[in-house]
Amino acid sequence: MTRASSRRPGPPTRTERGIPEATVARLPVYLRALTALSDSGIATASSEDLATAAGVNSAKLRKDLSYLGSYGTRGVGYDVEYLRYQIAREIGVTQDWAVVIVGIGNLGHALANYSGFGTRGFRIVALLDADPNLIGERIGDMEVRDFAELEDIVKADRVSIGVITTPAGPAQGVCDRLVAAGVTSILNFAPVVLSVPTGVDIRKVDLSIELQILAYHEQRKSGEAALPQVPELPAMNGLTDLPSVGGGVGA
Amino acid sequence: MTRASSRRPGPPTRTERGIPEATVARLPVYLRALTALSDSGIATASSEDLATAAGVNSAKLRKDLSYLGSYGTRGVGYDVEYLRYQIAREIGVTQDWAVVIVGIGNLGHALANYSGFGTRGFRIVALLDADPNLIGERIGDMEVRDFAELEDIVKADRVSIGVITTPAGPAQGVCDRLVAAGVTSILNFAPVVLSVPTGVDIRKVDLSIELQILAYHEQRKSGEAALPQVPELPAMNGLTDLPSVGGGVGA
DNA sequence: CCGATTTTGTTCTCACGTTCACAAGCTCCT
DNA sequence: AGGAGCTTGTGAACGTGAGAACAAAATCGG
Ligand SMILES: NC(=O)c1ccc[n+]([C@@H]2O[C@H](COP(=O)([O-])OP(=O)(O)OC[C@H]3O[C@@H](n4cnc5c(N)ncnc54)[C@H](O)[C@@H]3O)[C@@H](O)[C@H]2O)c1
Ligand SMILES: NC(=O)c1ccc[n+]([C@@H]2O[C@H](COP(=O)([O-])OP(=O)(O)OC[C@H]3O[C@@H](n4cnc5c(N)ncnc54)[C@H](O)[C@@H]3O)[C@@H](O)[C@H]2O)c1
Repeated sequence: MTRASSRRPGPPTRTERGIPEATVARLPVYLRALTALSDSGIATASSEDLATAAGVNSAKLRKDLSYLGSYGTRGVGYDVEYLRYQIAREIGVTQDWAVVIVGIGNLGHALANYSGFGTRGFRIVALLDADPNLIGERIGDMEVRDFAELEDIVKADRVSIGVITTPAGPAQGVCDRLVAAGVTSILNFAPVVLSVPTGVDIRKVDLSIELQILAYHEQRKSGEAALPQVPELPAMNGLTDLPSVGGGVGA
Repeated sequence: MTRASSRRPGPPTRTERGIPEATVARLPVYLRALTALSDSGIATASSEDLATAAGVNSAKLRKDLSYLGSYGTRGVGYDVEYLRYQIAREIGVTQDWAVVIVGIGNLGHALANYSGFGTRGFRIVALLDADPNLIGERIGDMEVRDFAELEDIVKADRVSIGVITTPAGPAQGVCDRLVAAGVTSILNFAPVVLSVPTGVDIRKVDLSIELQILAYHEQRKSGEAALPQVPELPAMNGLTDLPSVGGGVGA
């Protein structure tokens, strides 16, 4: 009743089944926690248990799960297997997605050798490189193939996800080729900003950036403790600011 | 500089020099963009130029930079070299941070071989592993050393950042050892939630999670287009917003 | 020297995300 | 059966972040 009257559906404006991006990013974490619990033979878990296993607080976890539906039982908790399936279904990893990796250097080799993707909803269908010396090399049960075969492979295997592990220079070109071939999701390790048409999703993993973020916080730690600078915290010395004219009401 | 005198009790109540976390995460991106511009011989850049190079919008970029101070010139733009130095200083990468990598398997090898860290403020001082077969192996100009030497190395080289590339099982144990040895920042690649005492920063890189996030959006794309399910998308008839998963900059 | 032009730095507003707090609902015990 | 004890699901308060818009500074042409 009150809803219909107001044209702006005030608070959430949530599209039907539209799950907030922040929640989407945590679902895989919950999925992993549930898998771990399941492997430990635990059949039921409370939001508190799950939250601990996933490293978040329980209110957030419950709210996140509530976007998927009501899969818990009050007074009891969540059935681990059931919830796991529901999350896997929501993410879309109940069946495998075909993935190509482009650029089989240091990082590409590591990814190709990694067994963890297969068990988490992904199937690497091709390792591609432009270097003739690499083509034909065997890695595990796969063989490095020519990047020129990209279009055929994408078409044949219905590949929708591409991983870019080439140097920064060729990355945009590789990206364009991937998109042109029909790939609509890209995971990029090269330290460049890729531009793609709307409708194509990009995620970037950048280790230098991660380290630099750590460095920022690290610097502040040592700065406060070690450097004999100004004590920082200019407060402490009496004035609680909150000043003069009665502006205090603000906000 | 009239800043210091008046505290606006209004909106942000930002601690002196406290930079929002979202901004901190973008500073390295700006730094990289500036380095690229500098390498191209460009001496001055407007916020629009910089924003394009960094893949963000210019208002956000300007606001981010304003937390560091007023380093631009109205009507002109930013001096590339000067701003680059200021950001590097703010992040704390004007001199190198010592880093150890623990677990020299597939991923550890790739990281050890990577030359990009040295130029971005980090110096890898040791490659550590527990496997006797690996110890002594040379990678580039470094040698894999016994994890047991950790404490000595941390002390000798004042290591504050540790990278964990061991399997999930040993990761928490390795983490505890790192923390006990004095490491206060950790970059974790193992698919587990590590727990650390307060004061220690953790960042996690999880490739499976990245792929699963892509899969979620991928599923919705094909779901909307292909699956003859419920019409879905009751919207389209008004709200144009919809965070548009599209061409967005993923991370 | 002044006004037109450019571009920054900042303010304001809205959207998104997090956390609290609690009613609703389930199980189990008496 | 009924109440005690848990735990979920969610409404509401709060905090943070994004983007539009604009006034304040700087340059440049006349
Ligand atoms: N290795 C790491 O630990 C690490 C860390 C952070 C970032 N990165 C980034 O990841 C990317 C890969 O790093 P790497 O160390 O594996 O580099 P690498 O040089 O070892 O491998 C790059 C591979 O890409 C191939 N390649 C080049 N151009 C290509 C093209 N046009 N089409 C197809 N293949 C092409 C090369 O033949 C090579 O095999 C780089 O952008 C690097 O900056 C790597
Ligand atoms: N390789 C990838 O592409 C990839 C992708 C995603 C996630 N990961 C994760 O990254 C981690 C490393 O992956 P990987 O493929 O390099 O594994 P790996 O098995 O090749 O290497 C692990 C290394 O850790 C060492 N190690 C084990 N226990 C140790 C201990 N207690 N102390 C010191 N060293 C120890 C092992 O000797 C081995 O050399 C894993 O947790 C994996 O799940 C890897």
